[in-house]
Amino acid sequence: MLSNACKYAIRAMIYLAAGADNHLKVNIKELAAAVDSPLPFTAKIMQSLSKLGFVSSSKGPSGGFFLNTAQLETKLLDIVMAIDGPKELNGCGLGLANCNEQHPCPLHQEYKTIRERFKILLHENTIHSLAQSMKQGNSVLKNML
Amino acid sequence: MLSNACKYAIRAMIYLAAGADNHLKVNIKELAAAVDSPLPFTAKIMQSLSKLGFVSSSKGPSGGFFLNTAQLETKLLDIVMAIDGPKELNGCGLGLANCNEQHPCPLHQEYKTIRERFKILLHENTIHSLAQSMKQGNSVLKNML
DNA sequence: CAAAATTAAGATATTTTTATCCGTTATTAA
DNA sequence: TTAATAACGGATAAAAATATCTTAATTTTG
Repeated sequence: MLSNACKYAIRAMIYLAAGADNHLKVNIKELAAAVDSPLPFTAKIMQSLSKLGFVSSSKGPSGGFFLNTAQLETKLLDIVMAIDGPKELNGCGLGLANCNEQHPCPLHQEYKTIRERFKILLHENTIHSLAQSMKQGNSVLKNML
Repeated sequence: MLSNACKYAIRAMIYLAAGADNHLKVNIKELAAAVDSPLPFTAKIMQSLSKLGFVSSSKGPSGGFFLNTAQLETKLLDIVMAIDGPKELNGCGLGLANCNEQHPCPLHQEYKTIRERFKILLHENTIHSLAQSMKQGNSVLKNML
């Protein structure tokens, strides 16, 4: 559904959000460990997120990544659009470049319904709201034994 | 959602199904053109489908690919499972290897609902049923201008 | 001010997916 | 029986995604 890059990005941002109340900065080593993602790849992704304005960062000792108040309210949809692009969320289920109401593929209507539900899910869930669920111990961001 | 290989496979099989009443054999050139897919890659995919028993084939002049009665009733789910594997359909929305009810990711419940709907769609639609929709002129398998 | 810590940037490597090419084998039909 | 046709099989290539490495730039702190 989503690319690895996108999944790592979302997991990382949720982790940052969980510490955001206390203005905690998290360095890349801790971050990658906390969400079970490959460190160097995650570092690259965090760089992108930083450039895109989805996360904040500061260099030097006691530096790291963090989220400001506005960034906390980022919707999953924004992240997915930025990393995986609109094709993933708007594309035809059978891969036709110009599948539409006029010329639908055989799966068009049914697939569209599901795709739209997924988009709603991504639109309604923010990094902040998901971090709440995690902080309350209702969910996790890394693999448990 | 699905790989290109899987999308091409489904489009090709629906096209074959549309001619199956008349026991038409379709050669790879016509097939690739009919569903707007790259010929050599599609040829490879048809080879796989043939090995897997999803399509029939015969060599030589007037040979080609075709579907027998049983193959007409192939569910999309079977094709997706064979080509993309179960991970695509059962995996965690945020990529956790062992996300489950005991240790759910923050998206688990909502994502699962959508994933299950998609699986139902793939389970309920057969190559045959989709070919009907196409033969009745209600849908298409290639890009229209 | 110097050393250490940490992100940023750019280059490189690996893997997977997608795609192509070529020679072989089987089958048909003239 | 031979020439043409078409799938089959294996090797190769190109592109994209994933992942790593190395060096630079910045900031903090002793």
